[in-house]
Amino acid sequence: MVHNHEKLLEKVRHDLPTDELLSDLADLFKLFGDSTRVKILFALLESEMCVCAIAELLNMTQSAISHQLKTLRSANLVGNRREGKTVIYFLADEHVHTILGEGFKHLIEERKEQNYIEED
Amino acid sequence: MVHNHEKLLEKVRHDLPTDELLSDLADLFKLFGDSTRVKILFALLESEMCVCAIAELLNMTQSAISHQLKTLRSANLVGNRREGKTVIYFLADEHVHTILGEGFKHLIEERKEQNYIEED
DNA sequence: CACTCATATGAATGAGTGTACATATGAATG
DNA sequence: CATTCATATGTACACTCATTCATATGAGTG
Repeated sequence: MVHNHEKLLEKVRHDLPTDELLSDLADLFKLFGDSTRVKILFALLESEMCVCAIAELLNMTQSAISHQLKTLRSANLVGNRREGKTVIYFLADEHVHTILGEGFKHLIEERKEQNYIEED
Repeated sequence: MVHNHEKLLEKVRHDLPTDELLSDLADLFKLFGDSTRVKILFALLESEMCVCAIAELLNMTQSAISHQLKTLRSANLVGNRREGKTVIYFLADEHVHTILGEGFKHLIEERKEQNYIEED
């Protein structure tokens, strides 16, 4: 169909990671694509915390937080340990910090640029 | 409710970015949380391309690609220019490269660790 | 200016998912 | 061992969103 891009596509196809890897990458970013989960991760960046502390911090149901922690845990982004009746959650991966940081930097710098435009 | 974390929460609340910023951050990552969009971005990382080339590369409808490009464009992650009848899309932001790269690194290193575990 | 090619867009559909509610598990306490 | 506190989990519902289909726009071409 359409016009010819075989030469270009051949090259790009060659250098492109597999579909499976790219899908897994999307699934990874999907974890960061929810405001509740991002807030949880940022909170844990400051300090490890028990479930009810996170719930109180975010002003959300314990159930909602617990479900999200389960999601984050099955992706190995957070870990937990029991201490008596409470369960303490913490960041399990130093990459979380880097990934969040890069996204954050992007946002900040984008806003700077927008301000420059507005000021012109 | 529950047990007391006021001292901890006070500290964490103080250092935490605003809800608005964290929500925007989640929205940013949401863009990377779809395999079609990730594939498009990776493709554009290799070379700028017209819409139908991307569609052919991903073996998807032109319409689907066009819709996703619109999404990426309104987030300023890609830009485009007309050349006659075709429209060429390209990455508009160097951060895209970094963010994708960090996610990629995480995946790769996670797989290395899993292999070590399996080999033990 | 009819026709074709490349892209964009609007509406509809279907799949995925975040949250609330109810309830279960599990640990301490007396 | 009954009770309470902290957390986990199953289900249902509402909502978001990616894709498809049909159609519109827009640029070349003869």
